[in-house]
Amino acid sequence: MDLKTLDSLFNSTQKIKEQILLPGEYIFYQGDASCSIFAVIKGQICLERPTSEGRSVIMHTANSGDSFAEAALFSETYHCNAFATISTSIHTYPKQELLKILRAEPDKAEEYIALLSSQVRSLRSKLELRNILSAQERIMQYLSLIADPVSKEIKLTMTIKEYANELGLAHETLYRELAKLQTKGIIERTKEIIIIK
Amino acid sequence: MDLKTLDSLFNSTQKIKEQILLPGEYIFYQGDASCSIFAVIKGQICLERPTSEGRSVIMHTANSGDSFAEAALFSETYHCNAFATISTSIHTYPKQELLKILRAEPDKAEEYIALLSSQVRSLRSKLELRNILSAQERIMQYLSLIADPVSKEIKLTMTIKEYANELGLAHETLYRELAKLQTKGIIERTKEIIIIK
DNA sequence: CGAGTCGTTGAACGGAATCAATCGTCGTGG
DNA sequence: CCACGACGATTGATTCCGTTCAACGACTCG
Repeated sequence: MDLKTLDSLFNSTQKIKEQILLPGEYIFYQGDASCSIFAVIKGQICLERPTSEGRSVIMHTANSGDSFAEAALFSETYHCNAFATISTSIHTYPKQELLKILRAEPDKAEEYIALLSSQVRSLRSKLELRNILSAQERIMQYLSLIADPVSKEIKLTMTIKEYANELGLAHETLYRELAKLQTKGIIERTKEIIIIK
Repeated sequence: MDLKTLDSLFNSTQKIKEQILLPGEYIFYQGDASCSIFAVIKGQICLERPTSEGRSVIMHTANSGDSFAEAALFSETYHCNAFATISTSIHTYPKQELLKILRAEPDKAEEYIALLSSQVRSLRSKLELRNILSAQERIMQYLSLIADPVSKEIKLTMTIKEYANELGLAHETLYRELAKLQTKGIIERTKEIIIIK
């Protein structure tokens, strides 16, 4: 969704470039002139900020569908390093081009604002989820959140490990708690679907 | 910073209204026609989404300086309930007015995009912090992040309890770990400042 | 002066991470 | 076509550390 919308801001796909990255390969470093913003097609990109003490802080881990380095739009340089953790393909959106579009076409700007707003909302709710200590509670809240309001069904679009990562839990914990919820009769599971009862 | 920037989108402060809320008082309910977006001046607003099973999921807790319900700009109705947890004052920005401004003035739209981008980045890094299990590691990363790059100083602008909340730790844990870091000689503390050595 | 809250430390408990092992599946290459 | 390796899914046992409960001094505000 992210992706589609960033793409859709460009009237021609000419300006969007695709790039393949090997594991460990860097896209840019802190201080480099910022010329593009990006989105992950497939794979994983890690953004790290080197600190003055020599360590580095992970700022963001972008997976398939996520955009990253949007802040580059309003900065002359990148503020962190970006590298692929695994074999990864990304889309590259030229910053100047995007700025031009946003300035010239109010409806595109509005579209982008809508995209960013929805990202903000989604991030806030993910953060709020993390405030729930109990694994079982957190999982239930998450399921309630993503379930279809009517059918109360959840299509498992990711692997359980990926869900565990999103929830901030060890995947073993997620397996266990799902099993518990199941025996309690609170949820039903098949390979592809969870239903909240 | 949030606040200032949302305010600054309006050419006249005429359209911005201030509102005082008592603890437990609701601002809007899910399904209400959305006519405004908001920011907290002082106090705390809680956004909850009622789920079909009757429980409710906290979507966001907005504290002083935070804006909320921005997604209302692009929706006819609110998607959650909002209420004050404590005595709270908020700013109210009329949605139609804001949309008009964003459409008519590209530089205002750009300003808003910049604001949202920085929120996205900040939220992502907060989320990433929560992936660090060890309290001490998480605290150090956080300190490195907000420290002045040159002086390595951190001015304590919030109470320790508020920092603990931001970090997703019990405040007792934060006290303890700060004490440990101090005896280890990794940080220095006074009442108002922490220095990373 | 008393209520409330922050800052701080102690002790104990509980639950999630971690390590480990097994099984099934999928893709790959010989 | 099968053997092999990689990885996801799953369950068991153990450890550890952050939460929780508790108590106390200091400070502020009404």
